Amino acid sequence: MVMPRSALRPYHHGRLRQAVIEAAVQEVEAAGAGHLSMREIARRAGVSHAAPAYHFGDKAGIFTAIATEGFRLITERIAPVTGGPDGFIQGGAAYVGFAVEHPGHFEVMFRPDLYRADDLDLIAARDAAFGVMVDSARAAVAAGEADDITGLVVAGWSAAHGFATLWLHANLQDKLGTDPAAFAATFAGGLVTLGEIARRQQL
Amino acid sequence: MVMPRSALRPYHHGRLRQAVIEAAVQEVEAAGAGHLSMREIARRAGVSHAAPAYHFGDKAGIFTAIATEGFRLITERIAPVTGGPDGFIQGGAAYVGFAVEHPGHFEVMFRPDLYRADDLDLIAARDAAFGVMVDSARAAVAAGEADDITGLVVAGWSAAHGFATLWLHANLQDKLGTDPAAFAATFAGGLVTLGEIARRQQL
DNA sequence: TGTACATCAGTGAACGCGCGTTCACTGATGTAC
DNA sequence: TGTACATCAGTGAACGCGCGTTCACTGATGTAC
Repeated sequence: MVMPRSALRPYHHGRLRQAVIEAAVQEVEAAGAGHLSMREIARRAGVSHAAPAYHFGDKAGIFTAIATEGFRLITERIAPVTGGPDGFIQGGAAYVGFAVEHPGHFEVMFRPDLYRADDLDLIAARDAAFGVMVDSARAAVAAGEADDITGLVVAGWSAAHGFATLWLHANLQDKLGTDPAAFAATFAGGLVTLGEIARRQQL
Repeated sequence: MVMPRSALRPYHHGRLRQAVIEAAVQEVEAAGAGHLSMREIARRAGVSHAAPAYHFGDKAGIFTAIATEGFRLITERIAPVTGGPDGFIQGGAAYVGFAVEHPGHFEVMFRPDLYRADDLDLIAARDAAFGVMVDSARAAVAAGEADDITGLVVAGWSAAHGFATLWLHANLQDKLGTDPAAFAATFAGGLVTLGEIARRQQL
């Protein structure tokens, strides 16, 4: 597996597959998933326009690879912080952090119309990520019932996912400050208030 | 403003502008915002392919019209239910209801890269919708401080927006039941638990 | 170690297609007198 | 009420372009003997 470093581009790229994925992610971040074209990806990756098709078949193949990589990355990001007693909250913060730092992956992951949702690797990666969330919620409610766990997973996931997408798409940056710590406190306070309102409502 | 009802299509459509918007929304719901083409919209609307360009200039013009209409519709939907003491929760439910019933509008509204974000009508419609949310949050916290209101708006908006997008894009239907009332209770319980966890965290 | 051959990775020219845009035109409506 | 003309709403043919796909090919690597 020698990697030639000559001035001339070697005929065999060596890691073309990964280069295509990276170029596609950059392209999604720059122009959105809708404007993605195989030729533009190839141009950005510096390879012939037929190369992406050789490795991935078509656009859905590239999106499938991006989504799979995204679910693996978010699992790696979240799993380590869900250990402690405040693991569920930390996991939510890590979820948002991933979305902000990998907006291209994040956008593709939640647009299943773009990729092959029946791909086995993709399903395994997605289920693993989901499993981390459920385990963390289970630890947080401890002696709770199954219904509580489902509710907490969906509520927590919704809050984290909603904040991430609003931050990325709704110009939330203009309305909120740029200090993450200060904002996290405000957001946590809002969750407390929201919980109180929901409990009042339930009675 | 007579509307001719002859068997032959009249040369003047009469409401072509609205027909184009409706066709575009249907197309977004069927194929996603990324695959939208002016010719396909025209085909679906049953008009010549040059007609949409005549009224809207380009694709961004159509998306701008859809987003503006969407912000007006969601305001009409939410405003009436935010009056009572449980107005903020009802508003959130209405928000989700709008997203599920108008997925095409909803998708476009939160993809500002697709439309002209500096359009005056659009900004007015968006700000009006945002104003309803803020007023509702202010009423919910009653004697609270400005910081509380911001936190509650962002937390509540995130929860509603996140759930709506996950429902539309993450195959949440498979994991949760189809009974809205039963699920609303589970979700509300999750919000209560999440609030308790967040408060514990804050101490 | 050398040689022959199969396989793999990537190229680049060629194709047909749907797209957005332009433009001269047509059919209908509104308005001035 | 009638007529002439301007304006508006919408058409359809034509254009050039970038796209995805195909395919014969090339350069490099791996393997059998």
